[in-house]
Amino acid sequence: MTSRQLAALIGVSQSAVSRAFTPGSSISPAMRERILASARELGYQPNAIASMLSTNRTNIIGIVLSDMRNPFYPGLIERLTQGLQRVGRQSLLFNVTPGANIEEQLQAIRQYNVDGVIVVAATILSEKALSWAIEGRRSVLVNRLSLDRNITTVCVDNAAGVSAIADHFHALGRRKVGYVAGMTKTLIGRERRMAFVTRLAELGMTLVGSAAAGEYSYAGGHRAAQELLAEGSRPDAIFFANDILALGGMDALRDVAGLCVPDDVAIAGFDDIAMSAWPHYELTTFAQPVSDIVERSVELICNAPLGDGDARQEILSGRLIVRRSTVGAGGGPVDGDPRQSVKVA
Amino acid sequence: MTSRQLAALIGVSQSAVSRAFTPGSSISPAMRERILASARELGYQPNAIASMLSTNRTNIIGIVLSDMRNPFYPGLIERLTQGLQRVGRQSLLFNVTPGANIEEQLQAIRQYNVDGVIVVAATILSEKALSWAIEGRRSVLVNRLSLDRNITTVCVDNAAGVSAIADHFHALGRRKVGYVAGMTKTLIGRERRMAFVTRLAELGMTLVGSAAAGEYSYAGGHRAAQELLAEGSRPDAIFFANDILALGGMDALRDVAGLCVPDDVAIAGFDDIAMSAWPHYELTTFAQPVSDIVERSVELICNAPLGDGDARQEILSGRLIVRRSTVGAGGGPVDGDPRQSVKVA
DNA sequence: TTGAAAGCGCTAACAC
DNA sequence: GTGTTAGCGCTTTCAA
Repeated sequence: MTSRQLAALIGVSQSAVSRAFTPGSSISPAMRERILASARELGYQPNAIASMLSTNRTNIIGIVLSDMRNPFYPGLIERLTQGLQRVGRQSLLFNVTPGANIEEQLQAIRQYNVDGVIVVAATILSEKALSWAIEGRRSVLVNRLSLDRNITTVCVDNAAGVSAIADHFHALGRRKVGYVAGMTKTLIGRERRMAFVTRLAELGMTLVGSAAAGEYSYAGGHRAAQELLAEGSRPDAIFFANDILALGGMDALRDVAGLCVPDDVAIAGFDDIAMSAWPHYELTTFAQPVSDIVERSVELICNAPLGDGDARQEILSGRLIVRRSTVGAGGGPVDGDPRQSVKVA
Repeated sequence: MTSRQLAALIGVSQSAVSRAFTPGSSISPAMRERILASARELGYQPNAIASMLSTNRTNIIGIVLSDMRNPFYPGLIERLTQGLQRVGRQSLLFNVTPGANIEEQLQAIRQYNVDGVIVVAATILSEKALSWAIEGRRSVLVNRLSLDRNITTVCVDNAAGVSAIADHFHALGRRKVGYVAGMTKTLIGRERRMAFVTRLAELGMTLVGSAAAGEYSYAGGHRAAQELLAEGSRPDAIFFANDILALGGMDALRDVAGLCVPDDVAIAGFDDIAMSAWPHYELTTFAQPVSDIVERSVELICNAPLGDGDARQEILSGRLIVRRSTVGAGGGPVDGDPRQSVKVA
């Protein structure tokens, strides 16, 4: 049923029907109520496609993502789409895969004329492909940085996070520290490493070894942890660039190297994914402020000014979650409750 | 830039431009090439919205899902959207949450006039809300059954899967079996339980205890496993309705009950999520044929006939993956390789 | 406040 | 094979 048909049935003009469904339009309450009532009764709903064509707005936000296998992302995506739904937006999903032609995959962003693009693809996507895809529309990079200050980003405070981990290692008396990176070429990868190393130096601790997994995966962490030990270094604490790496690494250190966590080596990660709280791991980690990330991203993608030079780089506070992978059972700063949480600005 | 503008620039009619972008349309190769070349040069791309309005086709598939937290789903969703992208379709995501008004959330399916709906929401969504949302368009339920034979479903062979688990337990000499259900009210939940119990009976094994987690989660499995033991039953094998339950259950059996897996109790799950292969778990499970599920779903959502009575219920074969949670290290039917895989029709 | 009318950018039926 | 024309179902002027 179209607005014209409904209008004919109840004897008003087609534009009256349109107005009834347009908040703030110039229509009398009585007219609106009458139209909405008949619409409900007859099952009329405005056709969003036609409305898009007229208004040049789609209420659709494109979500570009690359690695659903990192367990941190599904939860984020879920809450992001729910957040968008709450403000009347729909989510069009773009999974960019390494193999295929990425520009081709992103064509649809332009053809479908999405109102905005939220990019959660930490990896893969080049700045060039990205800026082509989002040209002329609102965009927010989540957990990804850009050298282009005209691009809006929403990101946890990486520097504060890794510093909190370094401080925590220090407070535990650990001095010989290892670092396992994920992807070393991304800006975030570099930022985390840089800030961590800097803080270690400030604290007078030594970086005795490091390795790069090349990808954020359990298998990558498993591999990299062994590489780190194979170098001959014997760290008493290892920081992994994210949780899924840390879980793989922890298993390798225990099962392959026969080390005891945290007695021989303390382990920490970054993100706070669900599995990090599982009893076999009890991973100390720096939790991403997912709610804040979602809230800010939704706000910015809907309301940010479109002009150049108005981009913002938002840095959100995370939280250190201390668990047994660094403090063990009963000992250290934690006793009754194995968990402790410290907000980091 | 619009097709009319492009047409004016190169001195052809607007419909020629449209034809150039329409495969199989009646246009000379020369004309098409000329138009496509100028389009490329001038950066013209057809406006998908306008095309939707004319053709009444959107090339958008709605994906309805509810529990992204079960690690089985992110991977499925990822491959599903990629499969759809490959055939030129886009994925509009609908996250249905327990709290909110579901019909309201699904309105957009109708307003945006999606070509089809793939429902991966094992839970929550009532048959009524569902049939309202998908009324008049193609739909495929993935891993969800329906009593309505007019609805197309794509599902792993649950009966064969749980039977394979029962057979496996039997072959290992286990006779006192426990069962942990997820949601007991869903059709799949019932089917798995029913088929499992039936097969146990055929094999002369006893169901010594069962429990229901109420949700498919690690915490649910952890809780339910303890409930099962609290009943006083002492099973020598437990089948969990899916992997994430099994992982939680396994940790509870080891850490809380102090049992040894698989010596005291063998554990099996269903799905084969990534974590089931992790060394701490090495969970025996029945693997879902994700590639087949994706392939069939994409095919059906694009090409299935629309008429009533043409719905199909496709049952796909899974595969039993035997790991140490049932056969232990070195012993049993598996020695060198801790894995063994058996295709089940 | 309401109705009439002109598009939004495309597709498709129709004439040539 | 190509151009002309009439919509697709809305939104948004413009008059009344």
